[in-house]
Amino acid sequence: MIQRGTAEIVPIEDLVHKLRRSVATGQPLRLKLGMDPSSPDIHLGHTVVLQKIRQLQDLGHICHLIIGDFTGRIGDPTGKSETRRQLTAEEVHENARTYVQQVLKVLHPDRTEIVRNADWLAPLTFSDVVRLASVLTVARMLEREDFQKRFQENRPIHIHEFFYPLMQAYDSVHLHTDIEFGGTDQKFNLLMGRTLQKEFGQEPQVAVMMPILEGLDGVQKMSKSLGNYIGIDEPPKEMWGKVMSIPDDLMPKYFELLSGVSVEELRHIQAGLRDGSLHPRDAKMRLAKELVTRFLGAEAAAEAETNWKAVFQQGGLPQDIPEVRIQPGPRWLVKALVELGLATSNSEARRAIEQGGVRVNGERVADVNAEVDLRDGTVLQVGKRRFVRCRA
RNA sequence: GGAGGGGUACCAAAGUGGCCAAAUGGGGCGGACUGUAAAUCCGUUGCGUAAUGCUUCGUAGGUUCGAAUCCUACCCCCUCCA
Repeated sequence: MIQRGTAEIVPIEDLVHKLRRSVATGQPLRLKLGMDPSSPDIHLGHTVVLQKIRQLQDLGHICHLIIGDFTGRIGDPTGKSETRRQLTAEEVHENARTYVQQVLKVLHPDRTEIVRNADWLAPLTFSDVVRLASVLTVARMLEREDFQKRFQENRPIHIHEFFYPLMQAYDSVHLHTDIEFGGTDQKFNLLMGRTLQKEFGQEPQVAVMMPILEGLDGVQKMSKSLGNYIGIDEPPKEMWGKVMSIPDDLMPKYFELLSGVSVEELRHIQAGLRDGSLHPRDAKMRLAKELVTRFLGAEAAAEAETNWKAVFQQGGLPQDIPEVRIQPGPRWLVKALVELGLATSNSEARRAIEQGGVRVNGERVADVNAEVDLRDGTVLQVGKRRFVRCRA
């Protein structure tokens, strides 16, 4: 059960040992998850790890959720986003608040302890840091894939980036962590925790790594900055729609990592997808229903489902179209689109019309010079999914 | 401290006096096909009721009939040597 859906557990024997001992002594294990407070929303990619932790919590173990308010100042080195904006204390605080609220939709509220690593990292003195750093060698640091890559390609690696894994590892020392969770991309950091804990005479933590969930594009990992994510706080219709737009190939993985269905059921679904007896679209609908229900409630799910079917299977209008107040009367269509926020500039509006993407009350209008008489209830549409209803 | 390379549109990357509002690829957007999937194809991607129009190529000046392209100063980034 614990292994289901995981990518790798290092080392598995230690995990077994820790679990056994916990059962014997009644002493819960100390789990740890660090989160980056740079953005306030969590998405399905995060929930993969969170759900795993939840399982352990349901067995009585406790989790420290670390708000990386100190490590966030550096940012986990990815090589990509080299310059990361420094967040102000207020921003971090604000992000953390919504973060926690969302995270607790998945984690067990009573067995989750929220901590901030600035509490123990900020007071460290330079000599403390030097002592920490002396444990490691540059060669060891360069084992890390992205460092190695950048080193070989002669791209810059900043010294302070080396401190990120170190700090994360020190979090484990400070919290006496038994098991740390993360994505497979966290492997180096998680193992660093073991190294440092040993250095401090502690029993090393177990690293549990979960697969990385690809986002809507089906290729890159789900992340806010790539804009390919499904947030757990999104409007039901949004969430439903996004699930439906996931590439088919990802369905087996999505079910495995996100769905709560039983193992037999999971196998059944995956087999169905493979041999074609289960239409990918139906699999997605099922997943969409499960996810929207879990995060937003059954009612929201039902509504989202009805809406989706109406709009996309029957090609109708969504039930609740955004409404915009207008001054009724005729005007140039191009201007109307801009006024209603369906285009950001006249040029863009003009293009949309020329390309046949604009409909007024369901009628396609392809004449750039067209006039529209906006009245209460007039519906304008650009593309397949952007609608606005006028309100006088 | 020394030497060299570079800053171009959302991103990457060409262009090195006029043919440049700026190749090409990615991304985005619109259309076709579909299942709001993928793949594919077509169109489009600064602004502008469009005009031999306006504003864009790190910043500020200058040369020129004319500059992303030449000159000067400044800012920023990277690499190598020490």
